[in-house]
Amino acid sequence: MQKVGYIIAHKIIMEYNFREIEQKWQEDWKRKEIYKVSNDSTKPKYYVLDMFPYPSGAGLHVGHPLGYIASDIFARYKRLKGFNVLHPMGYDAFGLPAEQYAIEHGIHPAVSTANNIENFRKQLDKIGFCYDWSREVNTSHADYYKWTQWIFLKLFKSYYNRSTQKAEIIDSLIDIFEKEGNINHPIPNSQFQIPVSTNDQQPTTIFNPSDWKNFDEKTKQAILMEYRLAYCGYGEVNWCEALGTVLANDEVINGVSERGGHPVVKKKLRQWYLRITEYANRLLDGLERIDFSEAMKEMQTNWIGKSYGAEIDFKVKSQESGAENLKVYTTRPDTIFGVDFMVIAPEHELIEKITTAEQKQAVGEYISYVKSRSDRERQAEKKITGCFTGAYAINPFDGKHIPIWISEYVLAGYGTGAIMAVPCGDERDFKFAKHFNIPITNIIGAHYNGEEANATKDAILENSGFLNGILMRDAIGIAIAKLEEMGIGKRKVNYKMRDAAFSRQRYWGEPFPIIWKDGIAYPLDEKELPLILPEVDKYGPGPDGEGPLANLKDWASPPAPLHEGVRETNTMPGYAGSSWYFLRYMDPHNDQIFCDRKASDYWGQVDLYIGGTEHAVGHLLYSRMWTKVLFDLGHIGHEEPYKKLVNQGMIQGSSRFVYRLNLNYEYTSAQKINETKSFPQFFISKHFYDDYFNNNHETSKYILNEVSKKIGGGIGVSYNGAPILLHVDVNIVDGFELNIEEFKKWRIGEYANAEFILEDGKYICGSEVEKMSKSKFNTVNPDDLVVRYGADTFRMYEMFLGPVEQSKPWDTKGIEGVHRFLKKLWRLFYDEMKGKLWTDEKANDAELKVLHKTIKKIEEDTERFSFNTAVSACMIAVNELSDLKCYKKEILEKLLILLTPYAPHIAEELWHQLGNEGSILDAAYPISEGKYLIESSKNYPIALNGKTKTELTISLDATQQQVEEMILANETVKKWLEGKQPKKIIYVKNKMINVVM
RNA sequence: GCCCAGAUGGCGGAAUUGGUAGACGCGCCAGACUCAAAAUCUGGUAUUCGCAAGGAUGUGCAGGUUCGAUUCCUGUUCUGGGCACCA
Repeated sequence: MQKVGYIIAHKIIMEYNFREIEQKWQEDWKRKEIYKVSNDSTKPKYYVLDMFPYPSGAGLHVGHPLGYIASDIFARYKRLKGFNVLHPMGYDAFGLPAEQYAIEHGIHPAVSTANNIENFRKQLDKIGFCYDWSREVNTSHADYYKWTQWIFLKLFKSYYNRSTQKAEIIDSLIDIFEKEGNINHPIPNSQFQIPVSTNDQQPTTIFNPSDWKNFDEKTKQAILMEYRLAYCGYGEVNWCEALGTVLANDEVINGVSERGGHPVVKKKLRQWYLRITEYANRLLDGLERIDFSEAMKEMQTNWIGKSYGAEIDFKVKSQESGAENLKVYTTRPDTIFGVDFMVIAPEHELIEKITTAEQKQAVGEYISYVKSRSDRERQAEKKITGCFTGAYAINPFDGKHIPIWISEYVLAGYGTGAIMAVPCGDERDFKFAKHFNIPITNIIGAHYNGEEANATKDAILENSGFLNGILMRDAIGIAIAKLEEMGIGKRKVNYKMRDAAFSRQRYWGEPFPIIWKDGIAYPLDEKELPLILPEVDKYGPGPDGEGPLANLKDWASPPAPLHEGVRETNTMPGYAGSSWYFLRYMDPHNDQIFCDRKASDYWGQVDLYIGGTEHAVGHLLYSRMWTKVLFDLGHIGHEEPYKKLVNQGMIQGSSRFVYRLNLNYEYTSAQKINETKSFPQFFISKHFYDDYFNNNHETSKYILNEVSKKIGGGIGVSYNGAPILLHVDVNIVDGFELNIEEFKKWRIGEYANAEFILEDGKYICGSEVEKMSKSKFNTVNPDDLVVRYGADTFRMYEMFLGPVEQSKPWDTKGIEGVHRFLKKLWRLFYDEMKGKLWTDEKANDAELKVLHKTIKKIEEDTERFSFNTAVSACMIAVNELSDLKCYKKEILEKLLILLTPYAPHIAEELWHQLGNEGSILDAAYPISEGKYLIESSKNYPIALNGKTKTELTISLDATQQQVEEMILANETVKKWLEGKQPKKIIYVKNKMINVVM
């Protein structure tokens, strides 16, 4: 300290003063608008995108910036490589938490969201990101959601033309209906039947041009609704009667509401949907042309869940009803002779019709049980539940009577909501049959052992009528052909994916630009957009499960001259705004169109998209769909939004615990009992806690003894129960050692009088890796770290933690190492005492080798997103140059450019110290020259039977024979051979040598 | 339950295509500088046997393929993410 005290003016140069440096350059870059990017450039373009955040009230913790830092590094790297880089940021600002906050505190979500955003922005700025903030988007701003609504109208006014395999405007479908009816364009939902006006008409799904002309407007609109890409239908929601509102899945825990613990049941409500199922095939095909991880593609593929099979109609025989059909979907029509029972979803409409009188009560009870259960629970439960309807289906081939059961494991939304159960070939069916004592038919002979089902396709069928003796694989096609011939079944491709629910009974989202009149949905004129989200007095639910907007009578039913009818009072879900935001960044201020075609043609696809896997099947599928629709309708020129996706891992928290004693006090003298309140809380160090649980009696006694000593005599102390484990703020724990002074101040002095029983004079905390969250006191705020170590250190440390795609626990301890590295780098330029070190001397071969090796390594690592190893390569380079005492500008200057994407501030500062004009952000990336890296020999590992025993330096151009001679002459090898001849000698050039004995 | 991923020293991790397991950093130990501390620097540090030379073991667990496996295959355990209204 004293040393630099005298030369305070030189301080900034003499030592690494990251605070001044970072502030200086952040201001300079801001003043020069250095991150502003133009849509007009001769350079090649590169688009780097982060998944934009939901601005939560909790602010950023160290987990959030991980992906942002990675993308920032890559954006800066591409800039150095000569690209025009688009790297924007914004906010996904609609969402449930802000609304919940409004309900609880009466603060408008726009206000709390704006506050949160301001806080986020401050935090982000400190880390030194190169975002072009002039392109910021906010999904809750009217100038943004105007276009979300506009795209919604495009979806509403379009249908998917299956013959051209693309979205087209619905007017063209009306033309088709007028010319040829819907014979070539069947209604996507095969369950839908056209409503008929008179009783003598049979419900139908096909109509001709004259039918179409004769339909009334309501029928026409109902039919068109069945084709629209955004359509209205009915769907089940989590309904909580006590709260009078619909709950999100994560607000429901074990069938009751998270807040208040009220019962939650399924209820059908009118909902908007996106017909994403029409895009299932293209979403699947598109995966082959984009650079996502195999795991991500697999997840999306499984989610889409394309399967090939058949729909089969079974006649139902029951006492109560006449001829009913049970339509099942199966991927294994070859097993039709092995069907021992049917299972239909508890929501299935046939239940009412086919349930026999004696089963009515049981079925009713079962259905009400299922209503209280979520889809997740229904599939996750290991317990087998079900109920017999009393009805039987008839096997069309052998007339066998098949009992029809109801069970929660069959979901109404998938296939036809009914399955044919083949217990010898399906594990779940097998368990169900065993549980309910349903006899099992074996159709696969020895392949079925009676102990478990066998889902093979390689068995020869037995007990299978006309399919006997046929390989199952081949029987699938034969069975379908037969079903089609008999007119009781057809080949069918099915998708597990369902249409996406697109409405919420909530306030804080985009209003739908829809007016309802006489049960028909009319779109607002595009000129009327944006439809502004109105102010409300209270944020609670509207009547009948509607959203808060339904409470606004004036808004919901605008006066007649303006509109007849009532507004849609649902709002759009969180993913509406995020489904197209990557396009808005390209042209963020355009008030004529969502994004000018010139801008989207210039920027095209996002070249690199970084975000978490938690969005694997939600956002990433929806935004792919929206992009395809916009492409089909000619609004943009590409149909996949993201060329490459990198998934960042989660940073977990490392929680710390303290152990509070749970004690009883007994008074040996006549003291008043209420004095107990004045006893301090006692905390025992981890060692004692572990001992307590290992029933170490001496420790237990020791603890009580220590407590007695501290509270004085006259009071007996005993255990009231086991010590209690409490989360403690990780920020007041150094490694595992609790900072006792800080702890006493923590939580407004709640533990000010705490007493501690220490081990070796320290209080050691327990620990566990958990999700990072405020309630666990394990969040670490990036701001604190930036203040202590600087943004450059923080950025590099986040990367140094491990591969960006991997989840890992946060540990602040290691940040010192990265900080030391930057200080060591600084000392290649300046010495505290001697001042300037760098020179213009010519570099020697050893120094050039270090440089060019490092260029190669960092470039390769950055290209493959291996940022952790790139940081370590920087460290190695600085270590080696320090060892070489290399202070040469020629070397250091290039090293700074390599470092720029990772630690831009220090790089810029030293770049200018070296006398460079202009910003290092636009320097030319150095090129690694192979001539400095050429080696003539290698130190080979010599293994015997694969186990390395020694090393030997051999020329790189040595032949097999030369190597063998050298090996056999080697003392170590001779010793291990014990005079015997080796079986062979494996020599892999530039790798290793293995002697096989 | 279903789908996906992961598991390597005391800790985070490295080993890019099957070829020297543990780079780099933290922590720890020892030493230098210092009245002392911090900072900085130097050396050591997977486990185990051995004074040493040297040997054995070792990448969640159990097998397999291979001259050779952290890497490929089969099974299994545990942890994390997702499962359609959190974003």
